[in-house]
Amino acid sequence: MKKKNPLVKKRNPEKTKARILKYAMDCFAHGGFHGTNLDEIVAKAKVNKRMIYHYFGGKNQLYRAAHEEVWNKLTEWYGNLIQQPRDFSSISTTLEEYLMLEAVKALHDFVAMHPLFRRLVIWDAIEGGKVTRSLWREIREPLYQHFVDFLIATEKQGVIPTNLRADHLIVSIMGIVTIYFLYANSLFEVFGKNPLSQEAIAERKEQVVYLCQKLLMK
Amino acid sequence: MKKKNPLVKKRNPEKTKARILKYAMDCFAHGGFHGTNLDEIVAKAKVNKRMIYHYFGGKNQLYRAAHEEVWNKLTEWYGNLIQQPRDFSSISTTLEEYLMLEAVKALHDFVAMHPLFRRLVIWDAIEGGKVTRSLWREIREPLYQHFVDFLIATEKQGVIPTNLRADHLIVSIMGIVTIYFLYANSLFEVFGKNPLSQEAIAERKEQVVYLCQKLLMK
DNA sequence: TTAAAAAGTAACTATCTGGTGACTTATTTC
DNA sequence: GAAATAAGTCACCAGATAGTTACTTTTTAA
Repeated sequence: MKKKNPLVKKRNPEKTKARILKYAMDCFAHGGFHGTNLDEIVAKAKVNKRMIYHYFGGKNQLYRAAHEEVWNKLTEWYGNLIQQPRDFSSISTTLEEYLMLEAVKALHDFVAMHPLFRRLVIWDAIEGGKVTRSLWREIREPLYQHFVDFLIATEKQGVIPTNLRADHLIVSIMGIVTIYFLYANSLFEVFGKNPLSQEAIAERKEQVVYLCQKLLMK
Repeated sequence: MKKKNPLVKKRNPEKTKARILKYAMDCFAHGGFHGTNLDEIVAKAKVNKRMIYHYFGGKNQLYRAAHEEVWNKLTEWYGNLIQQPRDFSSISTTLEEYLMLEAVKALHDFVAMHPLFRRLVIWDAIEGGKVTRSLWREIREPLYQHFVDFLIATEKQGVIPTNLRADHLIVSIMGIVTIYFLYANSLFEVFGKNPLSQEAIAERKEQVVYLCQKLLMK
């Protein structure tokens, strides 16, 4: 049996790597790629800077890993949504419109509950979209396409008003949902209260659903 | 009469200052505050770095000056819009709805034609909103309030559907208009063509107007 | 048990970058 | 035309920062 030396530091590669990634996400979400320095991550994660290169290869790859993480979360989120049992007997609208609004609600909830996602996506968009573009095929494209396919299918059944293109509608819904959080800091003075409080977010959700209902009207 | 020495460098304070500001706007719009270094601006504007401190005081003040510039452009834009002569005899909707849609069109056009505006605003939002918040009172607040007042006034006349709050509507319209340009890089693959081409932007405008008409429906 | 691989540390380097002091040159003012 | 002021130049600093080299220690596999 090995003698346990209390001074010996236990090693835990997975946890170390996970800890780096966690704080990297925090930092990158806060300051973007250029606004984050590795020393900051290192200090928070309590690891040696060399470990970033050991586990990820460098700042670029670590940044990419952070993005993969949040996009995977969204994929999971929608996966769970689809598998959720539903009672269709009580809905008053068409099935398609009902599902459409459910998807909008789920998007709002996800965005509301995942500040890291919001910020990382915006950061990448404004910093050139390199990471998102390279992730498109593997993560974003299927998600988006799934949504588009659904809408195009329902379009034939008359859910989407004529003259309205499904791709533009989706982009617009994304805009309605995300804009609120993007400008949350500035909107403080407009709405007169903290736009990120539970009540304010719930209120926003109501308005968003109401707006999207309108968009789907004939 | 003074003898003209061809080696003597002519001085032109206004032009020098304007040149610094111009390239500063380019650089800040491209890389944000942290992603821009003064040497870059200096190289493009062909001035000595010391001049930035001479004319503006430092990086922070230069950044703020860039923001003031683009917000002033928007104020001018809406000022011109209001003063434009209009023929109200041929409109088929209510005056309020007509004006509302004109305001949306003007917003879309402005955003489409001012990439520096779009990017600077987003940069500030993501980098903490410091500059925008401090500009709010003097530039943004009047603009926004003007818009809100107009909508609240029309709300009483039944233009805005009940249950829909004017402030949320405006934020949502901003979202619909701006999201397209924010994600233009990523949307390339979705729309199958350059989202920033003249045709694509015109097409988008049509869709946006159509969407906003829907939002205003009872 | 031992040798190889993986995990972790410390100190360092090359470079960049916002900002400054001391200076020269043109323009304005009196 | 002389003094004062504004415009512009040059060389430099202090601190930060991504990335590296060379090393030690723990874990794993044979």
